[in-house]
Amino acid sequence: MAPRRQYWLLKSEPKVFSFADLCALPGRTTGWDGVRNYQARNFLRSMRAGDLVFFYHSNAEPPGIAGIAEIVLEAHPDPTQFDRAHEHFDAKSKREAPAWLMVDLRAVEPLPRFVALDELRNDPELAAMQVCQKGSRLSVQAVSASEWGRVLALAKQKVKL
DNA sequence: GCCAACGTTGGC
DNA sequence: GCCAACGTTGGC
Repeated sequence: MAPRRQYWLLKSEPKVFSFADLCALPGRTTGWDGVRNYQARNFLRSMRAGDLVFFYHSNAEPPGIAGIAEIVLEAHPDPTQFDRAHEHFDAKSKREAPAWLMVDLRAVEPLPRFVALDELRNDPELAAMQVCQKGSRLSVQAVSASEWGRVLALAKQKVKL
């Protein structure tokens, strides 16, 4: 039996790399390198091809979910950890036991409309969603199937006035 | 730009 | 193994 599709949330600062930037790349695909947090790394390791991802804009005005992407290549070593000249170089990581992983992901489509963090937080059904919690800094988060569906439902609604 | 939250580092 | 100091994230 095929494993159930999983859902995730990835953060990116749109001034650095936005969902539109991903859509503009050849193949709408990029390698998600630079993750240097163990909990986030473990989530990357759990990702499977075909899993879907909310592309979240952090450090933005407003912060929120911009689009949907799909995992196209499962976890593999992040080459930037071995690149002495790279800002994410990690002298402690060994080639025979890479500490850091990356996945490749492809843009699927933007949400019908941007859903701001403020709106996520105001929705009682999303009270437990990790990104809604105060001080939620993790850049790779798991999203439940019900949270996924609820965010999509919000994105299909008009903004409440 | 401020600062709360929280992960990491390192002295002991 | 504790925990203070420090660095980073990210909302505001």
